[in-house]
Amino acid sequence: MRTSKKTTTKTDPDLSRRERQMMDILFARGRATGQEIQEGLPDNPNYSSVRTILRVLERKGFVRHVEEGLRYVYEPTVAREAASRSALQRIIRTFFDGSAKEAAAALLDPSAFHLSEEELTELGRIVDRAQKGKAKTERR
Amino acid sequence: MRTSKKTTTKTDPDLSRRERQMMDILFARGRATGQEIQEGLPDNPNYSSVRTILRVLERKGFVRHVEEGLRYVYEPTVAREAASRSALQRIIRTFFDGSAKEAAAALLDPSAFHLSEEELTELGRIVDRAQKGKAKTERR
DNA sequence: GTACATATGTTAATTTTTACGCAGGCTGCT
DNA sequence: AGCAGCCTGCGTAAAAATTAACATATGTAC
Repeated sequence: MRTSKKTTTKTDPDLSRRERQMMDILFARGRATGQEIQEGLPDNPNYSSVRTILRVLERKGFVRHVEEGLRYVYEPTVAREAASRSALQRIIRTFFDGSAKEAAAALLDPSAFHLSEEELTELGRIVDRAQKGKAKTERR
Repeated sequence: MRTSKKTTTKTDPDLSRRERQMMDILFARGRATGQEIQEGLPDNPNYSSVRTILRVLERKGFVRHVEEGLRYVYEPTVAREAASRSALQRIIRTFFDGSAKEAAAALLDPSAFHLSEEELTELGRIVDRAQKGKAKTERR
């Protein structure tokens, strides 16, 4: 029996397949109507089905809706950034032995992901900045 | 419309909740016995349940087993690296508007992930190297 | 050899997820 | 007013996932 109460942490990705797909769409778009979500889903589910699951997600506290004109516009209850952190954290744990650095290195692999020269330059700057901050912390 | 037969690409995360949890454990550990997987799972599922799903995953082609002594040891059929790439890709799409650079930058945020000075130095080197490679490519 | 512990495979039952039809409400148009 | 078009909520049913009971095989210790 699943822990009876389970205070779902809102960033917890312990969702069913469809629920996860729908959350992904919501995070990717920020907010979306039922129809938009439906269009983004694979296997062309019926609109009713989408609505059902939206209601489930809402009951579980993962999304909220705002009435906008005639219809509801849905959005995640958790900030995209927080969700992304927790998603990255999971990937770090699963694929990179807990090392954020290895994960970052993977993203820098040119054979896997595209980074323009400008982007690389900027990342270089970010690394420098992080190092400076680190040094400062170390020093005190 | 997703092709009706769905030739699952082996890195496709279109798995049920338990299947996904189990794959995560397998990727994190590299290989594991049914018992080890069971122990890693939330909600203490019955061992039989674990085995059932392992067989499902095997039939679907996501894992294979090797008989080792008495028991089976399972491992993903896809290299961890390939799987990590596809997981990162999904995160990039979902949370970072398709920008690998933004994802990398998120990993470099000291308030979110810990990176030692050494790690930062190494990442700096990796960035430099990527830039060099880029320049070379550009030039030809 | 017998009993025990540990594995696996099969199968069936339960629970969860997903799907969808239908009713009702609101809007805008004729 | 009456109708068409959308939208939401609800109830039910189908499908999928999950669980677990049971049967069987094999190695180990006594």
